[in-house]
Amino acid sequence: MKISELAQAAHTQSETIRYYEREGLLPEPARTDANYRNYDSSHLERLAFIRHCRSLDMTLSEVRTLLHFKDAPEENCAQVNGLLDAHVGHVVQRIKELKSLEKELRALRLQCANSQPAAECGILEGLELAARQAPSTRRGDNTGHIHGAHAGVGR
Amino acid sequence: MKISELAQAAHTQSETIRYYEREGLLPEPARTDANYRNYDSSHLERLAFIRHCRSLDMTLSEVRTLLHFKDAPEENCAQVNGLLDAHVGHVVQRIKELKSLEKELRALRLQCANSQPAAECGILEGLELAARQAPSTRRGDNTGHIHGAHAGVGR
DNA sequence: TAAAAACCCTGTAGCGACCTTAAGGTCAAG
DNA sequence: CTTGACCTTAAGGTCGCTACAGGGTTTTTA
Repeated sequence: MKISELAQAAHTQSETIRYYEREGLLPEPARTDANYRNYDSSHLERLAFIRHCRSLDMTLSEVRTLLHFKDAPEENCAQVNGLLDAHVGHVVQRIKELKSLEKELRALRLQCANSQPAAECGILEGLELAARQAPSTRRGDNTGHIHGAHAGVGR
Repeated sequence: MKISELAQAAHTQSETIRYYEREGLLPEPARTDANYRNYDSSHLERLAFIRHCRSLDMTLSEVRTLLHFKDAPEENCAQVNGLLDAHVGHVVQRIKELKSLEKELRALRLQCANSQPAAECGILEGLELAARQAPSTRRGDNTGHIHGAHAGVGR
């Protein structure tokens, strides 16, 4: 199958597939006479695996590690266990942060009932006040690799 | 005060301050004879505001909007209310996603007790299986701008 | 007083995971 | 035989910074 067919089957864009190939996550497929990429079911399987891992918010580097063990079934899989444990940790941590965030945002939202001159907007006042007080203690951000609050894996 | 003093006062890096200036979020400060940036307390206030908004996981574009209303106090602030509502929505949505993610990851983790050949690793098996079944339905990702699972604002 | 260390400047490139665009080659249908 | 839908590579853009490189200035120390 050609790239757009694979793309459709895996709910991915063709550009992303080429990107994974460049990154060494997908093996280079055979080519047709016209130099078109020619995929088979093994590519679909591997791509689905990658996309599923990505939907679990793993980084490509984490996915790379998992693929390595798929490619080397005789190796000990302890690292896979560790990777998952760490990843769950990141997710749990991020949930905690977002919950505290939600609380603060909701409190802020209550400070302005409706439309009025910005000078009296309770939200803007509240933000100013909080900025003055808090030394911006949130998100020390060292190892945990779970991103902000904005969407990730795309389409 | 010079840039490193402002940086220290706002728990920000000097490079980030210069970046905000380039982006038009911070006004250009006066310069000394030696062409050093020379800040005053109004810059600190504005920078603290920005950093606080960022710690609430707002994008710079959202912050820009809020700053606009701070600069135009006579305008109606309805858009500020809307922005906050949308942002809370993003955060709530992201928490939901991460919780379902956590559940799936924990279930996956239980499938492999410990170290063994990767060929028999329940985690890798589970991932393959899930990839085969699910059409990767997670994360439709249109407007919601809350990022993956990996850390954000960072210091 | 001079040298060394610590700061400042501008400009550019890099991160991750793609997405978009440009400029061209190939192929099936009308 | 032309149109339009696909394919190719290569380069540049996104976001929010961070990290140089290669210079100038200021402060500290010997």
